[in-house]
Amino acid sequence: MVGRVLGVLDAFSAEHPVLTLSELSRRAGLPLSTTHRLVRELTERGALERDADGRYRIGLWLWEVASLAPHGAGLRESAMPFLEDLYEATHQHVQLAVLDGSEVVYVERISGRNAVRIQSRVGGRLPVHATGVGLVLLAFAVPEWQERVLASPLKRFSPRTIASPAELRRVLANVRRDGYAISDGQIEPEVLSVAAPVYGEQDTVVAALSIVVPSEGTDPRTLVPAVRAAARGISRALGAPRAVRVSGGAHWETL
Amino acid sequence: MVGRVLGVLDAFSAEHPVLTLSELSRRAGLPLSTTHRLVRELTERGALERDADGRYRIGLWLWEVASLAPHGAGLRESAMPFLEDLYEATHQHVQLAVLDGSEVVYVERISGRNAVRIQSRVGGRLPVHATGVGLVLLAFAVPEWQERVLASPLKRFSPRTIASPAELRRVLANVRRDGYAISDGQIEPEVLSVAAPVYGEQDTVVAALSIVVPSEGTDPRTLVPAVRAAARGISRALGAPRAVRVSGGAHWETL
DNA sequence: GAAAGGCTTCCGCTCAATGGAAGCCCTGGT
DNA sequence: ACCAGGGCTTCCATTGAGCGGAAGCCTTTC
Repeated sequence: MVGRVLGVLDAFSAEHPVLTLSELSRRAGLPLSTTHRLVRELTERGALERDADGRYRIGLWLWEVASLAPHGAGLRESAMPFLEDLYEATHQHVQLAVLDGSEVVYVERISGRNAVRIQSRVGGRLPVHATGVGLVLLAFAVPEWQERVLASPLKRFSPRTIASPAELRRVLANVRRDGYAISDGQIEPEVLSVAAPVYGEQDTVVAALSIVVPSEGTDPRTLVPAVRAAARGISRALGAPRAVRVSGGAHWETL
Repeated sequence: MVGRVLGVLDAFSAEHPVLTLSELSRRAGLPLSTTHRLVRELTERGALERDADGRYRIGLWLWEVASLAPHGAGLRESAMPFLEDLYEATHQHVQLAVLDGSEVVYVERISGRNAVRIQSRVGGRLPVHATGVGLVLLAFAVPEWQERVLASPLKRFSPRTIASPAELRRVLANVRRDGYAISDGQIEPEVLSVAAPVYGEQDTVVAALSIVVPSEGTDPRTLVPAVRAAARGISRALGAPRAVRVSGGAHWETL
């Protein structure tokens, strides 16, 4: 029964954010009358809303509840000022993502009007191996998880996508060594991102911060200090011991 | 049954974003074993997550689904660049809110590190009569709804809260005449906000944009043009005819 | 007008949800 | 060490709430 309720919610997607009752029934694989009953209750409660054409969409109440997710208010609230700083310095896409399975989920993004077009969407997912934030999150994930991803097929999006386990393994080692990742043309040929890890209270990597710019005419290394500084700032705001320690001055972190 | 699932979700709040099973059971008013069963299914699906201490919180999957709400991705995506502009100009709180019942719901906010402390929270609510965005949203709501709010008790938060229907009625008329609202010290004595309406495709007010600053040393009227311009920009991005029409030059809107 | 598709409502049936109870574990107090 | 209280986890007999086929209405298209 819970599964059916959640199945109805799962019928919505970025491609289909608004659906008729029949579409919901088909996408959720439920009989029409069952769907109707569920949808009516969900709508009465505000989890779904119905527009003037009788179509359904996700409702405000559900969004309010979901805003309580740790990846919502907590992380976002702490990160926002630093995302701002980074955005002001560059006026390019600045985004924050977390790891879920073998994908990253974008939890915040600041984009300028004239920034390069990118594939990510707040609330959306992309594979971990093909994105800057993904490389960072994977590099600092538990080794078992890294091996799991390395043992899975790596989907190719462009000629420059990291598609072999050996190459990915090498890149991950570089990320750990350097403390940042550069992803160039892995999905969109003209798009490059520089990403750095965000640490939480337990000094584990809980998110990744990246900036996304046009590949053309950009030396990614000029962006690294700013991205890392902003990521450090967020880590400190999240209470990460390693990020606080640096201000002591004597003990520089060894990577 | 749907009610029970949603009741569990509704047990979470900004004050209690993380709950034990027993707390959930109590807050949702359900027997422990029922709660346990529901919570387990919700957790398996990712709607809830369980931390290392065995406590539950809202999960990433639910947040992803909820990001599809029109108040999430759609409005936010269009509004973000304009919120950015306004933030860059002022480095004070910039926020976007929508109307729900007699309350506003904050759907986006950009805050600086040194900005004045405010009561609102993304995903949170405040009464419509005591906030700048609320005054705007109410002033342009359907008259029936305005009357409904005017006929309800107006809670007082500070000596300057609008607490009489006559005063609120006058303020709303001023908002409609001027095209913006100023709310000064209605909740927090030292906090002032300037808000302007955001129009959607049907040329109805679908959201309100505001900037929140310290009352001290601020002439709110100096902020009005910037707030209104940003709100106009968002309206245009949302496809509001009236916001596009202005660029024709000949037909200035009459308020 | 006919057909197709999209809803809305009804109702007999049944099985999955229910919740009390038992049991285990942990913590704090004496 | 023992006890009490609280927090979970699991079990299972019961039953009523959920189920879904069917009927009917409405809208659109040909």
